[in-house]
Amino acid sequence: MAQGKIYVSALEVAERAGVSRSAVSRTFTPGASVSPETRSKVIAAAEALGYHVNQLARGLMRNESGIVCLIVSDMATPYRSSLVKALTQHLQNAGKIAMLINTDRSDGSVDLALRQAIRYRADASIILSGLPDKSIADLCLKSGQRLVLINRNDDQDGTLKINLDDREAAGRVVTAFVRAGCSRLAFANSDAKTPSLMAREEGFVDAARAHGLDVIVERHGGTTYESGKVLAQKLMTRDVRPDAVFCATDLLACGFLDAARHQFSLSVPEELCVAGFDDIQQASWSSYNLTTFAQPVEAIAQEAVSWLGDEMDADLRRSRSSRRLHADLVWRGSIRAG
Amino acid sequence: MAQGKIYVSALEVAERAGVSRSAVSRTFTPGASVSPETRSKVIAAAEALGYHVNQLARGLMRNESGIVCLIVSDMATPYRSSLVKALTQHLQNAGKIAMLINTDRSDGSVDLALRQAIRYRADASIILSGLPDKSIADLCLKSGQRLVLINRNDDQDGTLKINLDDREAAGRVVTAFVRAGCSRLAFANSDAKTPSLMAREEGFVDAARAHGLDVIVERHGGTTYESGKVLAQKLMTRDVRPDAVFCATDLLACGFLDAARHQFSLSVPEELCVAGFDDIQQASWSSYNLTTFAQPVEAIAQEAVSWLGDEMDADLRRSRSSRRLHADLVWRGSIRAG
DNA sequence: GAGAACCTTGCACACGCTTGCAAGGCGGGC
DNA sequence: GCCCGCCTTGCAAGCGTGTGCAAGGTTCTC
Repeated sequence: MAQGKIYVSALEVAERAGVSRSAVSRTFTPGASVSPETRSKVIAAAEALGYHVNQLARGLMRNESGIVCLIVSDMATPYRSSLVKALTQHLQNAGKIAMLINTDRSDGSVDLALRQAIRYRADASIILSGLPDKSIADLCLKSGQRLVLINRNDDQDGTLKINLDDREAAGRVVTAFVRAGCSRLAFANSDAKTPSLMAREEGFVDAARAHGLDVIVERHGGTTYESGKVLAQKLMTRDVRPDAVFCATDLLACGFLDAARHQFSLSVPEELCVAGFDDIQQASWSSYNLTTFAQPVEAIAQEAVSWLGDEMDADLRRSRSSRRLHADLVWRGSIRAG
Repeated sequence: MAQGKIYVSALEVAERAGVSRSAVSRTFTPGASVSPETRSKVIAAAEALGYHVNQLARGLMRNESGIVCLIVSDMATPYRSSLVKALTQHLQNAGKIAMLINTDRSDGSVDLALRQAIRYRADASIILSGLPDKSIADLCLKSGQRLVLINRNDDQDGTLKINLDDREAAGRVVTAFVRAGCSRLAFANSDAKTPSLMAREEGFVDAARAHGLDVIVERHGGTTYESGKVLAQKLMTRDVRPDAVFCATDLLACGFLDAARHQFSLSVPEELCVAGFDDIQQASWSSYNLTTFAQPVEAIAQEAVSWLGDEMDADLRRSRSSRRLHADLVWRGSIRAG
């Protein structure tokens, strides 16, 4: 009784329905050949007994578990959690299921996560943070597992890389700042030096230079609210205060705005223009009202999941292995109108 | 090549190591009897071939998949995502793995989710939102699956119910409001009528009554930032404005605060005291600086996961089937000091 | 009405693993 | 020297499913 009675198997259903076990199997296999009457007998019996196909066994046979691993750190962060949500939802719609692995801990934890994915014979892994060791990634691919990298630009063959047009987006912010009459530009970054963060930084600096403007770059900590505050301290205590700052992330921007307003009593956007990136929920809250770039979360999820569903041979897989999506600028109140 | 070579099996490892398949199996089974030399031969071979135990097959045999289903809606919400994160982490530490199921869609979706859990022979399901149909919950239990309900007070036997002391917490807010000299109390709630939300509301109303005070209760929409704003509209346009309002949730409180400050130009806590519940990240942001109750997220996760790990017979399971945790009051600046 | 084409169904094998069982090897106690 | 017990190891049965194959049944065509 401690080990409650086990699950009911297809055999029991077959016996009750007076058919063979294969008939049961076929009833629950889309596209298999079963007569309507057999099917209904089976379904009735299954219903009565509370039968549910054992996906473990099915996965074993089909060599396709239906599991997709989501490998992620900082998952309680607004942007990450919305991405995880979208991915989970899209996977469900596609008949797959999400397995969640947290990699906040040590550094080899992405590798550990991929090992776990292999053990569960996941059909694919989607990596939202960190980068896997080449050898383990190769093992995944060789085993027939698909790999999606979001916002990491590793050049691993056979994976789908989804990125945004970070550089171009950064350029558009410069334009907006210039139109607003700003000239003392700054970039507030975390020092995580993630590919996408660096792309924004470099894009910003380059575009500013094209306008003949220099940029003060400051980096600190992780991409958190607190880091945003610290960055504000650093930038706003300089001899010459910037009048426009692009924060690499909305979370940074929120911290930055709070510090700028409450500690330095600056009014935004009159004395200071600020832009962020991600368009997290909080960016639209009236205390922040932040002009920012929207992560196309739905499009990312859509793209990733549909790629997983695609039938494809090795060539096609390689040819479509990189997607670059567009980040829309969402105008709110933290930049003066041009 | 389209269907990349399959995974390497224990048999191949056995052949390479010159031992039997059982030896390989035992090497990767903690506590099994293998001599050190055999073990090291096996490990070497496994390493060389890139072998990883197939958890699907292992789960099939052991009747224990290692999978735990997290059934959740609104997972991009700050509180929910932090709970999901904590649970995922604790499960990993316990050697289990989290399967994530989103139930934002239709209403029977919790049942669908549990069906999915059954199909994957999950060892347990943790339900963070919604309530399962009795029959399907019974099926889970009968199949030997464990069920944890967080903040839902269904009275299903054999499940672990984790709740907070919502009523008592609400009472403590009343005390704080009274100490601050407030007398026109209001409660801002969503109209979701979730057990925990209603417990807070009733606890607040009752405690106020014990102090001889009436409470204006307003309910609207989901537990979102936007609902908080609407609730502020409703409460602040009354003939007699409340001077203290307890929001059922931090998200409501943030919306409420923003509307109160920016639309009604009220200063908090001078003219209006506000309290929330959950202690989400944003509550500590300086724009809000919200006095609130901390969801003991870690303790909840700890409690749930350790219960899952417990060996227990039916009696013990029933006797420990309900846990009530304490929510600490986190003092910040949205209530005047007494 | 006969033969072909098609649909349905059961059999049996395969998937990769765990584990009870028995046999073998080894050392220790008398 | 013998017997007992322990540790290790291989064998083989089984977990619950999918699916190729062949046999049987039905329908269609001419």
